Amino acid sequence: MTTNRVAEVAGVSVGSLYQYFGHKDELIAAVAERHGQRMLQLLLDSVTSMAEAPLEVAVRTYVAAMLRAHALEPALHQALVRHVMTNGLEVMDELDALIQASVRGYLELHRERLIVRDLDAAAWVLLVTVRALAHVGALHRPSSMSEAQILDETCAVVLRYLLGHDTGISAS
Amino acid sequence: MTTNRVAEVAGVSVGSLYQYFGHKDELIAAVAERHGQRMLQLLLDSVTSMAEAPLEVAVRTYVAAMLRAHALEPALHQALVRHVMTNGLEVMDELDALIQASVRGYLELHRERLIVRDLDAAAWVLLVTVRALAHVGALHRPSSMSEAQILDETCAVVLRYLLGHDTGISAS
Amino acid sequence: MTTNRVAEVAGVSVGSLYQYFGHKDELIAAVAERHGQRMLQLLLDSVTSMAEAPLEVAVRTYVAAMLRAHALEPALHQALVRHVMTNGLEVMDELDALIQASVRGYLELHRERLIVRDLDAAAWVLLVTVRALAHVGALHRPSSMSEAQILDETCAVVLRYLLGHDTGISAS
Amino acid sequence: MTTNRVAEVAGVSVGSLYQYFGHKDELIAAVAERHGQRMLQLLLDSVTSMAEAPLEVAVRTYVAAMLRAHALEPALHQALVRHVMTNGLEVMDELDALIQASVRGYLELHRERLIVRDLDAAAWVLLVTVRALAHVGALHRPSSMSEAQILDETCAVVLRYLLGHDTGISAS
DNA sequence: GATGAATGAGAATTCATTCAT
DNA sequence: AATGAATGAATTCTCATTCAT
Repeated sequence: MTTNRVAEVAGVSVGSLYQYFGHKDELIAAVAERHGQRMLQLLLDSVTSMAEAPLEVAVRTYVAAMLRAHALEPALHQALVRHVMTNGLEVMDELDALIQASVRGYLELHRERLIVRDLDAAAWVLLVTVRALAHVGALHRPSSMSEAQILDETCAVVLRYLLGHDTGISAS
Repeated sequence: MTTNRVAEVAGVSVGSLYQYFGHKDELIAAVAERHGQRMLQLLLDSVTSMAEAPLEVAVRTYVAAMLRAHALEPALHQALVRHVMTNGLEVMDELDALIQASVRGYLELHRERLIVRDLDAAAWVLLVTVRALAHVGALHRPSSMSEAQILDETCAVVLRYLLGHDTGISAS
Repeated sequence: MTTNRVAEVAGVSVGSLYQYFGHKDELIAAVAERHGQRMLQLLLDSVTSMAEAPLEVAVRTYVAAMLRAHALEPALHQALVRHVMTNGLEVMDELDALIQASVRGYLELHRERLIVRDLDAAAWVLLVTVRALAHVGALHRPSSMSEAQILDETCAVVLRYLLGHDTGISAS
Repeated sequence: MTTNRVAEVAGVSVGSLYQYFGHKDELIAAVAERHGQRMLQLLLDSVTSMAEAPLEVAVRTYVAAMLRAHALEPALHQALVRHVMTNGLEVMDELDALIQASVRGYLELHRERLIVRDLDAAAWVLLVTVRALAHVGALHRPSSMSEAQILDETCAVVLRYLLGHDTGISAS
C-alpha cells in the first residue's frame, strides 16, 4: 500500500493525492470514512425500516445487510480493518457506537419477547458476534459452507441468544 | 514494529535476531508460533479434560479458557493478529483447523442433546463467535461490562445456539 | 519560496506567472532587476547630485541613501540576497560594477583631499563596507543602537578611511 | 545540496547520516557548528594572544585571522552563509556575540588611544566591516587586487576608524 | 556467537511546470 | 489571457538486512 501505488490505482498522480491529504494517514482515514459510511448506510437502512417487523424477519434482514456490507469491496475492507488494528481510527469507534445504539433501540421495542435482560450487553454481544461472522464469512468462507448457510447460522445464533430457553447460566 | 525495535524490546541486538531468523517474516512466524502454541495448549487442555463433563460445564470451561488465552500478552496478541491479517500466516490456519476439529469432536460426543445438525458448520460458527467475543472482550472490553459478564454472555450465546428451541429458521 | 507561494502573495495564479516568465529563475531575476533598479536609483541620485558638494556632505548623503535603499522592502531584499548567494545573478554583478564606477568617479573629483591612492581599491572597499553596514544595520540592527547612530558610525568609517592620518601601514 | 549528495561527498550512506541527525536541518546545523568553531578558534587565538601588542600589530593579526578564517573551505563557508540567511541559525548569533564581546574587551584595554567613544558600537562596526571585507575578499576578490592589498586596506579602514582625526561628524 | 554501525533500495513528500477549462 | 488542479521528477526519510569487529 504505497502512496504511489494508491495513486496509480486511483488513476491520479501522487501529487494530486497530496493536494487533498496532508499525509498518508489522512488519506487512509478519508478512504476509511467513505467506506465506513457506505457500510453504515446499509445497516441503518435495514434496522430502521424493520422497526415494526417481527424479530425473526428483522434479524434476518439485519444480518443479511451486515453480510452485504462486508462483501462491499472486500479487498478494501480487509486493508482498512488491518489499518484500524494498527492505528485505532476513532472514526470507527464512533461508527460502532452508532450501530450499537441503533441495535439497542430496536431491542427495546421488543423487550417483552426477549430472554436477555441487559440490553446494552446484548447489543454489544450482537455487534461483535454478527460482525465477526459476517467478516470471516465474507472474506474467509470455508468452501464447505454456502453464503446462505452462513446467513442461516448467524440468524440462529442471534435469535436463540435473544429468545432461547433459560440455560441455567446467570446470563443477562 | 521495526526489527531494531523488536531487538531492543527483546534485549538483544538486531544481529542476533538474524542469527536465528533468516528474515523478518520468519521472526514473526516464530513469535506467532510460540504464542499460538501457548493459546492452543490452554484450549486443548480444557476441551479434552471436559470430554466427559456435561455440556454446560464444558462450554463454560472452554469459553473461560478462550478468554484467558486472549488475555495472555494482549499487546503481542494484538500485533500478531494485525500481522496475520496482512500476510495470512498459514501457521494460524493450521491452528484454526486443529481447534475446529477438536470442537467438532466434542460436539459429536453430545450430538443427541444438540439442536444443531451440521456439526462442521456449528464448529466453525463457535470458533468464529467465541474467538471474536474473547478477542474484543479481552482487548476492548466496554467499561460497562465486567469480565465475568462477558464470560456469562458468551456462554449464553453458545449454549442457546447449540441447545436452544427451534426458531423457525432453517438452521443447521 | 515556492512558485505557488509567490503567486499567492502576488495575488495571481501560478499560471499567470508562467505566462510572463519562462521559469522560476527568470521570475526571480525579474523581481531582483526591479528591486535592484529602485536601489540603484536612490544611490545614483545622491551620488550624482553630490558631485559638487564637499566630501563630508556627499558621504553622509550617499550612506543615508544606502541605508534607505536597504530598508526598502527588507524581507524581499533578504530573500533576494539569499538567492544571489546561491545562483550568482549576473544582474547584480553589473549593478555592483555600476555603483563602483560611480563611486570611483566621485573620488576622482576629490582626489587631492584623499589619503587613499588606489581609487579602484578604495571604491571596492567602500562598496563592500557601506553595503555591509547598511545591510546588517537595516535588517539586524542591535537594539542598543539607533538608526542615526548607524549612519554616524558608517560615515565615520568612510571619512576616516578616505581622509584619516597615515597609519604607518602601507595602505593604498 | 541533497542529502544523498551530502552522504556521497562525506563518503557514507544516507542511512548513516540519519543515524546521527534526525533530519536535514540538524545535519546542516552540525556542519555549521563545526565550521563555526574552527573559525572562532582562529579568531580568538589571535585576539587573546594580542592583548599586550600595540594596536597596529593586533589589528593586522586579527584581520589576517579573519581573512584566513574565511578562506577555510570557502565552498562550505559559502553554502553555510546561504543557509544561515534562509534559516537564521541561532548558533551563529551566539558566535557573533562571542566575537563582539572579545573585540570589545580588547578595545577597552586601549581605550585611551581611541577616538571612538562607544565601544559597543565600535565593536559592532568592526565585526560587520571586517567580516564583510574578509568574506567578499576571500570569495569574490576582484582580479585587480591581491590578497595582501585586501589585508592592507582592511587594516587601514579599521585603524583610521579607531584612531583617525576628528571628521567633524558626531561619531561615537 | 554477539554486536550495532553502515548500507541502500524503497517509500513518503515536495514543488516547478503544464494544460484543459 | 487567467486559472489552479494535475503531473511526476527530484528529494527527503525509513528500515530490513549485512558484516567488520
